[in-house]
Amino acid sequence: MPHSCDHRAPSFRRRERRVPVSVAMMTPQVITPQQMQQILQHQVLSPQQLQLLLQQQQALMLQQQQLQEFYKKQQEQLHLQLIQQQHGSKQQSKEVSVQQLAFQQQLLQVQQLQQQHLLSLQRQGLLSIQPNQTLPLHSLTQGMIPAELQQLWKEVTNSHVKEENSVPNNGHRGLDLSSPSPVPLKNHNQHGSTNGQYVSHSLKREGSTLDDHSPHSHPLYGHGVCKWPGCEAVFEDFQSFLKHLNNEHALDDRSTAQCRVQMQVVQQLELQLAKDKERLQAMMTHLHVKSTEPKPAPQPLNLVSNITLSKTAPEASPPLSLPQTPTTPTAPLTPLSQTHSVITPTSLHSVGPMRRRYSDKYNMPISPDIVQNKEFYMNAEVRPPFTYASLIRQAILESPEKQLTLNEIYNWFTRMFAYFRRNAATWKGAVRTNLSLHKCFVRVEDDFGSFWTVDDEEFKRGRHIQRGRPRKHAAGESCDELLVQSPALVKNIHTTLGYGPALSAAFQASMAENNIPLYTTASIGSPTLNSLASAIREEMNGAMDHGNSNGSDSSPGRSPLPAMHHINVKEEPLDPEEHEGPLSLVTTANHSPDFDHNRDYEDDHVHEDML
DNA sequence: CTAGACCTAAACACCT
DNA sequence: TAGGTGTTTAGGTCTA
Repeated sequence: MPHSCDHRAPSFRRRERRVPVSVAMMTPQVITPQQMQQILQHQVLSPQQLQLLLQQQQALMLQQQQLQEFYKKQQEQLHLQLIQQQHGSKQQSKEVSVQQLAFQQQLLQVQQLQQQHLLSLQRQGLLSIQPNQTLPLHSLTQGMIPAELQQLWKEVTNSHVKEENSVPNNGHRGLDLSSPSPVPLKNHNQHGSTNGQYVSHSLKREGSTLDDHSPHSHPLYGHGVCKWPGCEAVFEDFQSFLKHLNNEHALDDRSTAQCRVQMQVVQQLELQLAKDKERLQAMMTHLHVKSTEPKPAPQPLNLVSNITLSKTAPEASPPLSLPQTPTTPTAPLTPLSQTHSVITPTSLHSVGPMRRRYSDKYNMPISPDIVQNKEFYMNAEVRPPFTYASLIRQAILESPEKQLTLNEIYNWFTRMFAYFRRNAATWKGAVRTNLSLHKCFVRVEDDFGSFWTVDDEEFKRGRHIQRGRPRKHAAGESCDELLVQSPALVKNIHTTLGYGPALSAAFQASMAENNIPLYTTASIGSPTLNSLASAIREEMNGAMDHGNSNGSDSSPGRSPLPAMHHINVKEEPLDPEEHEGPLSLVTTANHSPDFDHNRDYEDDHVHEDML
């Protein structure tokens, strides 16, 4: 199948290659220090560029550390504030929760950018780390850094080690890092490169051992594959790899060009990171100001017992405590698996199938999560951990009239999830398949086209259209024959039913979901969390959905008034079971003629934002 | 190990 | 005719 996307190998993705956090050791290097000097002098790779690269790497790490530090503090402050405000102003508390969420998202976004950066470096073989690892600073120095680069690095990071600056630096100074390196670096530069070899672990953190070095590890070698950009040659043993490295990736125009390309990649990432960093800074500043405002006297509160109490009385008004434990200060507000609820760089299932989705087996509402992480999903190409069915349902329920055309559903996907701005053919096909396959999606057809609604009761039942029945239109068979075989597949119902009495169970269920969304049978486990999520969702809907309130995928001009149209609904197969549930025929056809497919401008807008 | 849920691809029909 | 929409099936992965 000529399908180039990465959807085909989920297991492979999940079993992500684990590159050991080892460093390259004693790798024969074709570039001698003299050659390196030459390179620098001839500006093949200008020292400024290399320096910049190093600078960027270090800045990233510093930034991450600072962020984490600050985030920790901020969390504590916010947590305290929440507790204090809990018995004071509900509204305020919710507000803080929302701010906290937004802040979390921003932080996570920055972290993701950092991860991208590092992943990119790793992909290019310039870095040998686990992509989802919290990086110690010294791991950034594990790449192939010849002596000259090490010197530059030293200048950047080790300003306090003055006595070691004996190697000429070619005048490439002028680094202006606001923060000194938090990690003292052991300097091994003097013998870092001998006989065309180098010791890439020379900048390891002081006190670290060599235990994490495996004798045959190399940042450009992993799992028997050369990781030089665009190479991927396979080698059975390390020695042949080294040979290959020296022969194929020696210092030449191509290698330097590839290096330059990588630098550009890094710079682009840096630019993006800078933007988000700015936003984050503004948010942090804002929150910090708030946190210093006078607040009511602290009111110690046992959150755990609060949650426990709430569990016994789920119907009680939702307490606004954050269901956080000291060990998980960033615990998500979603009631589901803690490992997935908060998006962290380590929990990013950035690509892959929607396995372990929310809201499928237990029919959990996914709206809180979507809302919480809206910004994130909109900007990060991360596959949302929801099934297509859940997403489609969400799209439909978000629309004012709880109905969307297929194209509007598409648009919702692309607008809400950066992930769905790629591989359109794949996921659109999946959307159509799901619409057809799930009983909960009801197609309604009027004179002006068709649109989809959702029968929430059916959604909670989670049933699919029965499989294995004869195909509606098998090749070589006439439609008439097939209709005889499967008479209940599609049936046109021409009706002129009125508006009020025909309000379907599907719509009612949909509306009910909006009002009492979180106390479904599925929320038995943590009603408090659900309550909180509900509150958060309310808040977030108000605070963040402005841009989307009129951006619903339903047609702007669609009339809410009833219409007398021909209705064409998907009818359930003849199944005794079917009659136990609410009627799932949707007969309201309040679908105005001017629905259009002109909402793509929104997608374009999003695309601009993405870049 | 198995059943079921889910995802992806593809074939096909119908419609505009 | 091409493209969009809708239906159905096959086969794969993954989890309970």
